[in-house]
Amino acid sequence: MTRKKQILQTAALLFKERGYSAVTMRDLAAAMDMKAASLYNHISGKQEILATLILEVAHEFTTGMDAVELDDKSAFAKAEQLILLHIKIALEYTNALAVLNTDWMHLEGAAYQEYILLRKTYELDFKKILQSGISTGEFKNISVETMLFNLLSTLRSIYLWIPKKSATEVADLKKELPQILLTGISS
Amino acid sequence: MTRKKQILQTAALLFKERGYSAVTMRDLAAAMDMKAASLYNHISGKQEILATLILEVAHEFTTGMDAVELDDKSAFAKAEQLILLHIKIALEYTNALAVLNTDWMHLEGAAYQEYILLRKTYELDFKKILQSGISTGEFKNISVETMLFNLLSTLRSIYLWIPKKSATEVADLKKELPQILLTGISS
DNA sequence: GTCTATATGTTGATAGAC
DNA sequence: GTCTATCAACATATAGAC
Repeated sequence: MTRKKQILQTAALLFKERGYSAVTMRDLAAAMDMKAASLYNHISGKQEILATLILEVAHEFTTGMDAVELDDKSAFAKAEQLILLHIKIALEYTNALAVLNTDWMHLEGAAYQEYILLRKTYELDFKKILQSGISTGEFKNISVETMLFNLLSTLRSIYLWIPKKSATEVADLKKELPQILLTGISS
Repeated sequence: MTRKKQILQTAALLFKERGYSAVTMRDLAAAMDMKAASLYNHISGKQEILATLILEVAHEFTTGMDAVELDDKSAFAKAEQLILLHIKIALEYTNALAVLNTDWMHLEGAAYQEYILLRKTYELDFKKILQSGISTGEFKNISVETMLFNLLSTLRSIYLWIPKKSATEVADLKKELPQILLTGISS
């Protein structure tokens, strides 16, 4: 792994735990066993770290959504696939996903604009799938907004849950979460 | 309203938008149309603001949970009451609730310890209710952990949704959210 | 209760030696 | 690629005049 990737990974962990603003370049350097000045040989500044971490994960979501949309499946199956996409990204990019969720508002300039656009597009695509499920009668006739709010609230929190759990429990989550989110908890 | 309460309210708004660490005492003073030094005639420091905001909301949750536990109702009805409790607190303490959710880890000393204890107790009480619902057959036999994770993920996000919505939409949420969370979105 | 002035430490980032 | 030394700006907080 390149030194730059190591820095990004360490930054993701620290940002996740204390938040972007509370982590200093000195903190990051110390965690890497080096001096703050040396970081600048690998990255242009603190903002570049934040933007790199967040936009990489954001693009993973977009790529995943594109794949789901291409599949010719029912709305229910598509929703299921999206739930699994969130779990997969939470497993693969746990820390960077936490940063995306909690520190996106500290992005500046073009990176901020890009993130906002990616998020808006993703949510719009998700809503279309839910709406088509209501039309086909697969889903209840509840406000699409409320439905998406509930789904995304849970999906966006998965990263908090994942690191505390064993592989078996993660397997349970993959099986139970689509069930809970789509068919509820009542008998 | 006392000057102190005005400061707390303004701080809650700023902390919600940019996070505790990114908001300076100068920012807060400017938003209050005063100088930073003057703030210290009303509060002992930045930490006191954070602790006051978070612990007040945390105690609201504890009080609400105590009331729900006293009621002699079904687990389903209790879960429904808790969902409404979260909506009520999100409406009444929108900004302070956001601060609790995103900046609790910046609490220091005794306030930190107190918050952690309150949260742990609340989650334990919530789990007991879910467990009793599984025992009575009201809820599916799914992992209580996963069930609570899903419920709290959504309930903890309500504050993000509330400020964007009209009174009618909030009324919809009160009606639809218990339904979605407890009985799912599938037909 | 608010101000100006200031103490004391920390911030992101750069220059230049090795 | 990493270091030491440093800068200019900004942080929380206090002292004391009005």
